Amino acid sequence: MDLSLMNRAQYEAITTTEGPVLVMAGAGSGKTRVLTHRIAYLIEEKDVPSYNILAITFTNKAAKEMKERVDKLIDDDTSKMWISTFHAMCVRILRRDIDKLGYDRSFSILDTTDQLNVVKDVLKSMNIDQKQYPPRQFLNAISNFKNALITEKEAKENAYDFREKLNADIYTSYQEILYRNSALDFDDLIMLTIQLFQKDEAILNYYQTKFQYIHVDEYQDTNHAQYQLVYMLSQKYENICVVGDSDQSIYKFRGADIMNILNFEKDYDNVKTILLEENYRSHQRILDAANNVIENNTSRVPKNLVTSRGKGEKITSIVSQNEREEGQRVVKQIQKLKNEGYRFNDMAVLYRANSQSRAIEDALVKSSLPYNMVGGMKFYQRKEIKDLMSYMKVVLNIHDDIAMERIINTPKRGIGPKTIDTLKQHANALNSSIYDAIKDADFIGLSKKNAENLAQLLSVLENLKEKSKFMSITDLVDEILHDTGYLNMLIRENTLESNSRIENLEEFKTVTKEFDETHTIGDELLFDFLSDMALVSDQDSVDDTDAVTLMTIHASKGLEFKVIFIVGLEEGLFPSYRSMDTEEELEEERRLMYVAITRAMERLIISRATSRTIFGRTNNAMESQFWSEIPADLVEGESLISVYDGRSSNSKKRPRSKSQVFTDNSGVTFNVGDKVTHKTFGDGMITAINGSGDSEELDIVFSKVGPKRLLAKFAPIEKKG
DNA sequence: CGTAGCAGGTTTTTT
DNA sequence: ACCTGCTACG
Repeated sequence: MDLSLMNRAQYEAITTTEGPVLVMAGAGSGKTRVLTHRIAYLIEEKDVPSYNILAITFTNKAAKEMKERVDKLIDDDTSKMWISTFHAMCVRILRRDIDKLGYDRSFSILDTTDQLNVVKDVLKSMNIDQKQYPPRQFLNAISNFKNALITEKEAKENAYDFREKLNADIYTSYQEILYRNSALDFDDLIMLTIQLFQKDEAILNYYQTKFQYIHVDEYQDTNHAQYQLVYMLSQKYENICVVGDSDQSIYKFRGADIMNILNFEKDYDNVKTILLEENYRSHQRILDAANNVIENNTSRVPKNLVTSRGKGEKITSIVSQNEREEGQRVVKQIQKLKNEGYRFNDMAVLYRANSQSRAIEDALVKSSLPYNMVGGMKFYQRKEIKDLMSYMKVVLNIHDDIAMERIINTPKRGIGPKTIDTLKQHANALNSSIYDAIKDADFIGLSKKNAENLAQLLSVLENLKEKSKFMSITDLVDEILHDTGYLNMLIRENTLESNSRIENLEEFKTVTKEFDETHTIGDELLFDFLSDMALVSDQDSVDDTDAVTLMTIHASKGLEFKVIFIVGLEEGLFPSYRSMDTEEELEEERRLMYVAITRAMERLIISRATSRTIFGRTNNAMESQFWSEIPADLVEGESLISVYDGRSSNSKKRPRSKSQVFTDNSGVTFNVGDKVTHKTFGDGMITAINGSGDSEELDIVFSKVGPKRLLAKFAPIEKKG
């Protein structure tokens, strides 16, 4: 195995295979390369069976990539090696033994929407006003409990005030419902695995013995439960290698504990710590920007990235009047870079919140540029996909009431809320499921018509269950859509919307086909498919068409692009106003900025608008503090060619008024004393305001040309800082 | 029971 | 501006 191209630190990290190793890997320092070579080194040079190796990543995408890269490095069979996400690993462990905790081995996995519905049900049964107590908050509380490995009982014991008691009560009821349905949420996957290990030492011992060499990627993003899980697994051999970068910790909001990486040296004995500081990704100017920004964080271990790649181009800055113009100017810049020889594939537009994507998308569509959006309105969250998957869930586990409730009246079977309520109450009383309640239909006073409809549904479902054992997922999808009348419902509707739903269901079959190609028909098939689906995110869908990538900064972690656009660099948006209360939260935002900058290899474009519409309200937007943390001598402002040059293909559709050709300040509030910049007059200050609305006039004294009176709405001026 | 039309909240990030 | 959930009517 050839390690001659590694630097000294990388070589150390790869060959120090015994004992705990902490690799502090700066952005772009080749950490994936180190991990893959280390695994290959274990197998090829140390003759470790691949069966004894575990590598945990944070996303499916990272797991897949790691698997592929290891496969390329060695000839051995790697199929026995576990390279997976925390959640996928836990599903695999629980699938074997979760019955020891009283759950069905065909458990289902809830997504956030399902979870929210359960909480809402609980609130309803407790007569709690959902306006006063938003269900989301309870969901967060439950997630926090689970991430901290606090059981319902412990939560109750430690509840002192009313709210804590309420949280604990709702947690308890929520967990009862999940248990009864053999349903697990994401956090349960981790917590129950730990409970399983605690309950049954033989099982823990089995995995401790199996996983002699453990690797954890992105260790700075682990929460307490994940930390505990890794700790338990590593106790027998203590060959554990964690890789991470505390400067890239951006998941505190969902329980990630940066102390896990900072305390690693205390938590394990004889830790060998290796620092990877040489950056192989970015040009020096980009790194300078990143270093200067992150230096403003006080609670961090000082670290400076250096690169041997060239100085590179200056960072380009774009300042626009509003988000629409921002979109157009980003597109202009994309076209320019395309002409310079970059491919669309080389470029990504990053933003803080998904809602920002729309303006960028609009501009891309208008210019007919190809783009790929990750996240946002997710494919798997679309109604028709969720309905279909709910049918599949019920076929797998007929007692899954959460899925059952979703499909019991879709397509319409005349089963309204009242009937469902009756069924649920009956199920509750008997501590059983809706399915069992339907079987008792004659007892519980359902109308004859209802009972008939329900019996009909059950026979369809039971029939599908039998069929499911002998067919591929794709065939099962066809059967479900046909037998349940779902497809017919959409065909009969025959609206634009229903047709697009049919298309989406067709699209879904490309996913099932891909799955079918790699799996054999049998009892496990449906379970495997559904748990796969629950754990994949849309980011995992790889698209190799040449297109610009649009995504949130969070989604971009671990990726790199030659050209990176960071848009919406405005105070309140990025950093988010919700994160500006405490220094701690602000520092996490700054790490997010650091992650964004360090995705760029060659070119970085930063962009902001001076006014932005959120919730249909237009507000002034000040320059982000992160923008000003980038040294000015690294930055070059884009030359201000008007982008409203009328050549845009859609301009016919809605002829622009004069105000839009130049400037539209409507929505911007000016005050006496505001400092402004005029396109031609330069800097000045507002000394008086006359009139209001569209006829509002501003008296401005310019330092170069003296006093002027301008119409507020159309004046090409911008407020400063 | 089903639907249309309105009111109110919503936007941080995700396995 | 958009989505969800509620209400009033058919």
